[in-house]
Amino acid sequence: MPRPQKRLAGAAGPDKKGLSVKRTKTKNSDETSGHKENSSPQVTPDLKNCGQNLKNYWLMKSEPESRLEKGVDVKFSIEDLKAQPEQIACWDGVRNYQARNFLKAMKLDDEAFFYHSNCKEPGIAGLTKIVKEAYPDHTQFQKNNPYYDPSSKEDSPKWFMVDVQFVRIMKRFISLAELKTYHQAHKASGGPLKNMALFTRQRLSVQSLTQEFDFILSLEDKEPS
DNA sequence: GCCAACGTTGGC
DNA sequence: GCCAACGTTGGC
Repeated sequence: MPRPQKRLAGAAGPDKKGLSVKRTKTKNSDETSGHKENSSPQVTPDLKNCGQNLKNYWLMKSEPESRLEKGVDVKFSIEDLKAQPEQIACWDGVRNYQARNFLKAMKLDDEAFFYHSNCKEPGIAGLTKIVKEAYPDHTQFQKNNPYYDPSSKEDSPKWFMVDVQFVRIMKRFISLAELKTYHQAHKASGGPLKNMALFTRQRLSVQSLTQEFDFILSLEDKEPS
């Protein structure tokens, strides 16, 4: 029943309405409202978020090349996100329980890599942030939507989505091949990518990152390996 | 387009 | 609750 009617690859389509824009009136360019605390992952022990909020980091897959699913093009690249109104889109179509649980765990301002999958050059293309926490994915109730799930009831939705906002394109594209090279090396050395879900849970379309995140950001300033 | 990996279904 | 059949993901 919850057969993955679509690719788990999030593919947040420019789905007609839907797209709640709301909050974050601040449009594009991250001026993330003047006060954001830790702009660097590093959080100096000085004030600010003394409380609750430590950011979480994620990786979300989407297909940047056209492909029809039940007659609907599921293409959704980082450029497509950037072109959305307010540069925000809802991440619909996730039909895998583990991925859904990660969506539900996402908090406002968490950051996520935008990963291009099922394409000529797979890899990390950009950075996004969560601007709306999990709410029911309306496409599960729409009969002719590729992600329709007849087993889900409106009064107890099975599938959820978040809204993500474009933050930036990566300074350079971080290819799957490069990440894999590090993953292999780190398995031996104990480095940060040794358990990266991209390789250990290869089909999971929404993944949680920890030490991988900063390491991958640091690759932007290095030569491609 | 092939096919390995792997999640889901459904008979028993 | 096991597990073979099946279907999808997604790299290559």
